[in-house]
Amino acid sequence: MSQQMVTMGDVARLAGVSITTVSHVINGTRPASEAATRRVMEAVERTGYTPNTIARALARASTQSLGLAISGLANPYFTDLIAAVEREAGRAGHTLLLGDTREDADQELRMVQALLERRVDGLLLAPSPGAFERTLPFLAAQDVPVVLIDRMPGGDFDQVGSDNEAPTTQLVEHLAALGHRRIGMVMGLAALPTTAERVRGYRAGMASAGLPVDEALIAYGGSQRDLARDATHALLDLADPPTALVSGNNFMTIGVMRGLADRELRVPEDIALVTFDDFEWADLFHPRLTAMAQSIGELGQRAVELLLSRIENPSLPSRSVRLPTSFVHRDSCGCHLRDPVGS
Amino acid sequence: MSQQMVTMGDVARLAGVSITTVSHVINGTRPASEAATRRVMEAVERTGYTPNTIARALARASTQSLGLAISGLANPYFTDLIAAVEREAGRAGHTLLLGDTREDADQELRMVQALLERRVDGLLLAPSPGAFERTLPFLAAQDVPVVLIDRMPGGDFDQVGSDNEAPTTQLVEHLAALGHRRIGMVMGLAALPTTAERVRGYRAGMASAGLPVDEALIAYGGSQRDLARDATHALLDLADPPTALVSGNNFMTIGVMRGLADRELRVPEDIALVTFDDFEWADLFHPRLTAMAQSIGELGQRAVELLLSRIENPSLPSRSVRLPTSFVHRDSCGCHLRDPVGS
DNA sequence: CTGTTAGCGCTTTCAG
DNA sequence: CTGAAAGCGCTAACAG
Repeated sequence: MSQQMVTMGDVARLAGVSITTVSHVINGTRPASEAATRRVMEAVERTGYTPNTIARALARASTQSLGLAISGLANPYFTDLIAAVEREAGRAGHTLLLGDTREDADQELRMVQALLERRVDGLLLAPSPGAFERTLPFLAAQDVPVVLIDRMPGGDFDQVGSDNEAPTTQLVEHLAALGHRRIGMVMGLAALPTTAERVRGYRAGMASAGLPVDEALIAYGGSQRDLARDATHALLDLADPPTALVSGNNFMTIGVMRGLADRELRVPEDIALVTFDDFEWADLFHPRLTAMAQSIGELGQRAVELLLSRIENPSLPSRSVRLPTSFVHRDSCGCHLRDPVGS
Repeated sequence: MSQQMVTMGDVARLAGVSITTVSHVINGTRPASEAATRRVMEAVERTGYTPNTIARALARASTQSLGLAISGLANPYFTDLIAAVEREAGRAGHTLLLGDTREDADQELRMVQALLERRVDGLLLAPSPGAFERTLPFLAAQDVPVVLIDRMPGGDFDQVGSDNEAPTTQLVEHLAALGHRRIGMVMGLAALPTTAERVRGYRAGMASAGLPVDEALIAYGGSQRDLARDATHALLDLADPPTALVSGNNFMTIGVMRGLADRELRVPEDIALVTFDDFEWADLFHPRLTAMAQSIGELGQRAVELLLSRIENPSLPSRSVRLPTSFVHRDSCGCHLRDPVGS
């Protein structure tokens, strides 16, 4: 029952050395005599001493902790990201402070401030749509080590994300190659650079397939799930509805699939579907999704690497990393059907 | 570019008051003259001062942070839990430190120690199977505020989890009512109290349905996904194989579904399935799962409540909270089929 | 209503 | 090889 936590002073007294010596043998920060070392070790053992990281942080001006601020901790997309970040941070002896930005500019700023008050050594941030006006300038002014994840707004920040444009183009071309001409897209939060890039990829794909872009086929799903569902309904209600859909991200996919189920459309028999973002258990979904998968684990890993190097050397020029995606071919595109488009 | 962080001293100087006064107006911890208050506020504004939580923590011996140590951050079961805990902690002005125990006794102990070194005010822990011998005694000795989540080993700790036994019984009875007599179970990590309770529930269900318990029908899935898959295969290879399966948790369910798919069995036509734990998107799975859902968000919320009250009053007697589950009726049980058991 | 002062537990010069 | 002492930035008696 260590009522009062035991301090270095206690250890020093018990070992019969100065508190300085205790500090040094514990941190291995300067040589000490064999005898002193041994006695300190014993005292530590006997007392069950645990260094007080708080005091250490105050003295060293480094907390050995990293902050991660993302929107929607419950978004399974971020689940692997959190795990990867936690793993990498731990490997480097850092702990992770976690904050949910709720995809809201105010909350994001509050969260970032809370993390900075905790004096994290660096910050990982998946910027919300409003970050550009509020959080990012604030961060720039504080000049704290930061790396932006997933959403890449450009600017003078380290950032890591996936390729968005070319992979989306590839998705569209895949559908076009199957004979689809009316290809709809349900995109994510319009204000996100990520979304813009994927929409650009969609347009490029249509163009390269020699297909006209009908603006009515681009639906705005927003970040709420039901919006994607509604958007899907709207697409289906068009006079000349799409025969294939590409979904802009994980969240959209859920809405799209529900929207399709509402109309009792079979995928891919009645309508084809390809998605940006894979699900860990996509093979258990019905239909099994053909998807463009991001390497989320690697994303987290690279982000931590960047951050640690930035902390070490704040004057580095800012770096931007794009990770390749991988095409996972399953059933929802309808490749295995004789006559993909019907009629 | 606030190169050096601005401190209270800076604010005090600029406001022309003592550092004490600054501290008090910032914390609202003692009245100050209108004038002083105003000038401090202005100085804070002008300098962009941010309190140093580290220094505050050292002086106050409280970090306003909570530690959450769970196994498998990537386990979607815990995703909602993390979100709920983060939300509740934030509401109370605490931040969350996160650690992954990797379902391993050593790593768990290391993680818990790391969290304690960070001087978290309290600890939320989903104990691993080995926790009983190592982590829990350690924690008891340190007498740190702790609440155990999800897995309830008993003992002198606050803990919160779901009902396990009765709900599992209900699941079994549901299958039995459909005429199944050979009902198999794929259970989770054998060493977990949670698992033991669910198995007990299974036995009770069989008994109440007047069915004999064939030990061969209880398969050990372990915590790895492929084990559940293998276990499922083994069950199917029995001379007299089960016509229905109950899966012990989320992870097992994935393995079971894959195992069933491997043998090209249709659910529920060829074999019925009910599961402990629901998935957020279970309606998109094929088949749509009939599941016993836990209120994971509430679990997290109650856990934080317990922890905060324990921090406030360490001498409280230890409390144990069981949350009810809810039965989500979908397709995989085969209720909608004419002749559920076949033949 | 306000300021002085003594820590919180640890790191780190600077002298031995 | 070792120790004394001065902080890190903030809080909280204790005196005015």
